[in-house]
Amino acid sequence: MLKRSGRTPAEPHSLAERIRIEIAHFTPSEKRAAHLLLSHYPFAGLGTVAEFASRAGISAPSVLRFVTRLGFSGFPEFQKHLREELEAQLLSPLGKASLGGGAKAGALAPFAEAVIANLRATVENVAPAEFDAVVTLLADQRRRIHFTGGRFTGAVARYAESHLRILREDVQFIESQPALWRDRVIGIGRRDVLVAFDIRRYQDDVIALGETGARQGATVVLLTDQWLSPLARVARHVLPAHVAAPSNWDSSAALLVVVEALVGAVTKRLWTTAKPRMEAIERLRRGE
Amino acid sequence: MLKRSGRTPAEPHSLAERIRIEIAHFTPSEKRAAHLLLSHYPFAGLGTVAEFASRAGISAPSVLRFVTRLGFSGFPEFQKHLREELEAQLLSPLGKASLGGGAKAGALAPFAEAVIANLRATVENVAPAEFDAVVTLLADQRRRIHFTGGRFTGAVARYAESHLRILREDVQFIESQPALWRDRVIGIGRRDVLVAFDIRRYQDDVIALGETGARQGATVVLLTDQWLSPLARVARHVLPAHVAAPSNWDSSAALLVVVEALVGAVTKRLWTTAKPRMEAIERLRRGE
DNA sequence: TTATGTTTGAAATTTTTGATACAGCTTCCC
DNA sequence: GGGAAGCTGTATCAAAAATTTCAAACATAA
Repeated sequence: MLKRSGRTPAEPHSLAERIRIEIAHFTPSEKRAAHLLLSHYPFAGLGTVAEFASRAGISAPSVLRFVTRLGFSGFPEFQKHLREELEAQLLSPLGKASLGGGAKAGALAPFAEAVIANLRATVENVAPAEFDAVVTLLADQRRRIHFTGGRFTGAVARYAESHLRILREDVQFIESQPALWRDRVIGIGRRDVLVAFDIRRYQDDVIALGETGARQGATVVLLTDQWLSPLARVARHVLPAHVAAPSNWDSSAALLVVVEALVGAVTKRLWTTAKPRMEAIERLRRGE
Repeated sequence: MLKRSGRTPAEPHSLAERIRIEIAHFTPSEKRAAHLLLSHYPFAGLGTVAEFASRAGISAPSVLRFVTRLGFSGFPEFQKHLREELEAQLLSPLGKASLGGGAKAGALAPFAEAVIANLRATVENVAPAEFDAVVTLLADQRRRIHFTGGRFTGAVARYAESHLRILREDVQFIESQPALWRDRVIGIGRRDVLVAFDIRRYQDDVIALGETGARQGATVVLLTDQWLSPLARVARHVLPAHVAAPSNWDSSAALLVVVEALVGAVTKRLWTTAKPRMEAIERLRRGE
C-alpha cells in the first residue's frame, strides 16, 4: 500500500503532473475528481469540498479520499498547496505558460508536434487567393454544394457538410462508391460545386466522381495532400495540406483545419442570412 | 456614507483598482488589510479570515469590516470574487480570440495559430495513463468497439472507426439518433467498449446512448472538450481536448489529433496481427 | 452461484470558520 | 482635562465546513 502520511509530498513534479501519472491507479470516483481538477486547474479545487463534489458528480467523502490519496492530510492542506503553487507559477516570468505542469511523456506529444509542423507548412503553402475563391464559391447561395471523400477523408468531408448545411441550402454529402453516386451525379452541372477530399493512396472512386463532375461542367474544388491527387488536373481550385505523421497513417488534421477555417470564413460572409437560419434550426432542435 | 448593500459591486474597475482609489477613506486597520491584499494580490485573500488578520497584524473583526466596506456581504463572497477575477484574468489570453479582426486576408493563419494553442493545451491536459488505458482497450481484440458522436463530432467518430476497422474485427459506428440505435444497443454489455465523442452544446442523444451503454455494463470512453460533457459522470476514461477557435464554431482539430494518436498507438500495439490483416484488405481492394 | 474485498455515499460527528456583541481604547475638539 | 465619536480587539456564538462512521452497492475471484 502507498504511504499516506500527513505530509505535503515532495515535488519533483507539480501536483497536476503527478495526478496525470497516478491517475491510472485511481478508483472511478477519484478519476472523476482528478479530471475535474485537471480540466479547471487549479480553480476547481479552491472552493469547498461540497462544491467540488457536486461539480465532479461524486460525494464529499470521495473528494476527501481523493486528496488523501494525493498525500495531503486534509482538504485545507490540499487547498493551501494549490494556492501556493498558483502563486509561485503566476509570479514567475514564465507564468501561466506552464500552469498545470507539462505532461512529459505520452504518444500524444510527438504526434501533436508533427501536426503543428504540418499546420505551419500548410499555412505557407495555401494561396490566400485560392482560399478566398473557395470561400466565395461556398458562400454563393445560387450554387449547390456537394462534398465527397475517400475511406478516411470521407469523414472530413462529412464534417464540412454538417457545418455548411446549417449555414445555407443545397448542401449534401455524396458517398464515393460509384454504386451510390451513379444516379445522383446525373443532375450535376454548371451551377454545382463539387468539393472532393483525396489524399495519398488516392482513391479511384473519388477520382472518377471528380472527373465525371468536371466533365458535366461542375466546379471542382480539391482538398488534398502536398503531393496533389490526380484530381488536381480537373480541379478549378486546389487547397493542399501537409499530412505527414509519426505513424503508419497520414494525419488529416491540417486538412480539417483548412475546412474549419473555410467554414469560419463562409460563416462570416453569410452572417446576415446565416444567423436567422441558425436560430431557426436551433429552435427546431429545441422545440422538437 | 457609502452603500453597503449585500451585492457584489458593479465593476468598472477591478477590485484592486477600486481599493487603491478608496484607500484614502479607510481606517488605519482597514488600510493595513488593504496593503496586505494589494501587496500579495489576490492570494492573501484566499485563505481564512484568521490567517489574513494575523498576516495583516489586525483582528478578525477588522478584516470582516474591511470586506464589508468593499461592498461584499461576507468573507466567502469576497473570496469568490477574487477567485473569479483570477480565473478570468488567467484564461483571457486564450479566450480573447476576437471576432472583430480583419476577416479578409489570410483567414487561415490565425485559425491555425489557435489550433496550435489548442494542441499544446490538449497535450498538457491529457493524462498519459488515461491515454494508454484507452489504447489498451481499443487493442483488446476480445472486446467489441462502438463509436458514436454528435452533429459535428460524429464525423470524427467515423474517422476513428474507419481506421480502427482496418486494424481489427468488431468495430462499428453507431448513429446518435435514438431511433437508429435502440435496436443495436440491446446486445451491448460487459465486453463492449463505447467510444463517445461529445463537445459543448453537449448533445442529448449522445448522452442518452452513453448512459444506456454504461447501465448495461459497457466500458464508456469519452472524448470531449476541456469543460467535459456530462457523460464524464459515467465514463470510465475521459480524454479532454481544447476546442476554442476564432470562429463561431468550435474546432475539433485537437480532438482529431487525439484520435490519430490513439490509432497510431493501437496500430503499433496490434502490429503483428494487424499487418497481415491490412495486406489482405489491400489485396481485396485491388482484386475487386 | 457464493464468498471476499472494494468502493461508495448518506448521515452523524467534530472541527473550523465567519460573524457579532460589547467593552476598552484612542483621538480630537472644546 | 473632560467628553463625545469613532476604532479596535476579546470573548462568544452560530453557521458552515471538513471529517468519520457505517452499511449498502458493486466488482471480483473462487
